Amino acid sequence: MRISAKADYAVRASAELAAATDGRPVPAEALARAQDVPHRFLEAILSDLRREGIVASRRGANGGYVLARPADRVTVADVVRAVEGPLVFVRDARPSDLEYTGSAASLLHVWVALRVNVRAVLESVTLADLASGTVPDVVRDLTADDGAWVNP
Amino acid sequence: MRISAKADYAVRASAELAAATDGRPVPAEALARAQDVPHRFLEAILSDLRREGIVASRRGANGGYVLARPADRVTVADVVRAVEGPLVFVRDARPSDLEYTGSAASLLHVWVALRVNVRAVLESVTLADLASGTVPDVVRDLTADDGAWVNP
DNA sequence: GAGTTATCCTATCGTTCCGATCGGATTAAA
DNA sequence: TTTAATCCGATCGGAACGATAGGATAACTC
Repeated sequence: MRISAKADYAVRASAELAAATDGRPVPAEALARAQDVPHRFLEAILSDLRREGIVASRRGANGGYVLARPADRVTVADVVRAVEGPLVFVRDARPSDLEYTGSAASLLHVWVALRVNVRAVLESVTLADLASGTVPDVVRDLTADDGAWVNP
Repeated sequence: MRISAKADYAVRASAELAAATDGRPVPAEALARAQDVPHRFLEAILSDLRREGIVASRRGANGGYVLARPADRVTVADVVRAVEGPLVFVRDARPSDLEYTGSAASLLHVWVALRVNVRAVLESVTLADLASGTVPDVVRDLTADDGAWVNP
């Protein structure tokens, strides 16, 4: 269950955009420097985000990127989906499309529950949250316990 | 966030093993047929599971595989970790090892919360649960809502 | 219009992972 | 000795991943 570099970069760049208060477009290179991401690579990612309606772009001098929607209306899940596709999938199929037999029958419930819990986190956090440096209560509560920060 | 075929197969084969009540080892081929998985591929997977201490094996006639621990002491998370590594990782690093700056600072909390929620599901389900066709309350509750079963 | 600043598009590249298969060595029971 | 299994290492085609490059296009400034 990995979050790709692409998704990570995409969220970070979007957060940076959300933090740019004045309405002026931010060039890809400025975002790349702010988040220390290869700027050619980031450009490709921003292209995806534009195609998916997360950001809007303006070309030429004084050009760059802007969020296509208000920052509090774009969730981390939106951004991840834009570059990675469905949040959770098993063997390239969505959980709901799987069929299990025999002793694995209830495994389907497990994957569906997993997706619910993933959504609960990623859909609760907006780019406005990230830009303001705060996190919603759900996230705060989940990370409150020390065990949350410990590796396996 | 994908669950690989390998992990899916691994969990299904383990569940099948948990369902084999008599203590006799089950040959890889029987597991493969029961769960409709390429049996040469499954053999490689079972090899991983053995190295990770999830299953034990016996060679020769009447050989096959057995769970190394009681079925109610092996979780789905254990099996997934055995074949895929850490449950959640971002850009090949564990969340706790990441560093974020600027507007992405609180993104770390998001990934950690994500991992907590993933663990909450996968560590709650044991192979005994799967074998008996039941799911723990956590999973039942999460999948109770209709929205859980709907795609994006 | 010339120069400059950007996005945009397409192509490529090397590496790794993924899903899967094969041949043969080894072990154990009948 | 035969038969039934695991075990080990190699290989394979294809896809994905992370990243880079060249040039076309657009828009603003002077």
